[in-house]
Amino acid sequence: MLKVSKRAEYGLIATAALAADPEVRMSVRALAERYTLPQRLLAEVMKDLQHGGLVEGQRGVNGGYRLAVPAEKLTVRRVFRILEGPLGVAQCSIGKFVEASFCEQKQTCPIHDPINRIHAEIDGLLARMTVGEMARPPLE
Amino acid sequence: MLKVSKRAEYGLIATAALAADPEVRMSVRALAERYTLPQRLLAEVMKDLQHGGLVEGQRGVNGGYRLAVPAEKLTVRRVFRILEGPLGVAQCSIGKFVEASFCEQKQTCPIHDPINRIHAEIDGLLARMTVGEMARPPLE
DNA sequence: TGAAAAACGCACCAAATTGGTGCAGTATTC
DNA sequence: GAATACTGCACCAATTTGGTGCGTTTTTCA
Repeated sequence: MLKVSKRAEYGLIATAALAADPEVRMSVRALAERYTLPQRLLAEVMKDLQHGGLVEGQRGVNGGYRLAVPAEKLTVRRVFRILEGPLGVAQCSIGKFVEASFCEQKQTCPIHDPINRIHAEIDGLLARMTVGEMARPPLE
Repeated sequence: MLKVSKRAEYGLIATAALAADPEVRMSVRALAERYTLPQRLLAEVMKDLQHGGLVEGQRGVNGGYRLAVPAEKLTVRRVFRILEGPLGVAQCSIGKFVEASFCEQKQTCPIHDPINRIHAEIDGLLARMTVGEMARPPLE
């Protein structure tokens, strides 16, 4: 229920790891080994994050990735948006995520607005969470 | 991203419709026609909701379903829990939804707690929304 | 200068999930 | 007893998803 894809999960893990030290680059191999993630898939994820401008990669020996934006300003929402399709909570709420809403049943659909509310709330929640916070162990 | 299944969506539509008048029973056929939903699938959904104790069905001519609980006390979360599998936001956060958490990487997983936080927040959000509110047009 | 390390690109597959049906049975009303 | 409507369960086809194959390019270092 309301599950997040592996891609997004791996993306969070990787960015959170990179957030620990913004200077040092980490290779996909190192990340995959450390957290026992499938290396090739993680590579795909990092590539996507690079395209999205969240990380920058350097090739060659001693290459790897590091964050391209400050961890405190990198929201979970941004990571998710890059790594998952533009899928909404329900058909009639896609408008909140892509440009145009195209629910064909605005007249009759009794949950058009409420589901948008749910969606907006979740969206806002993710927009408030940053990778920076996630990297830090929770204060107890 | 974070999408809800059709089953859950249909379940929300149906319960919201039933919430309009708790006395009157509505047949699956009537509901499906009114909102142009696939009748057989909606029937499956209603059956599940019945098993979950959210609605009560009556067979025969003039039969149909009505809410078994007050709409104001029926949370969106309950509907979702019945109509979707026990899937968590990520593997390591399933514990928030089912009985036991079984993330195998508690030591190394850098997002164990944060993703649980996300999950808990979404969970709380859904637990605060009731079908009763959803049935009412939003006050503007 | 060349071997190794690492990021890139893109197509592809197999398994799981999901939306949706088929078909039969039972209860209720008129 | 015919029509209506819920109930039960298996099943299918299409999509999505997690994951690979295979090769190219870039950079470092010995």
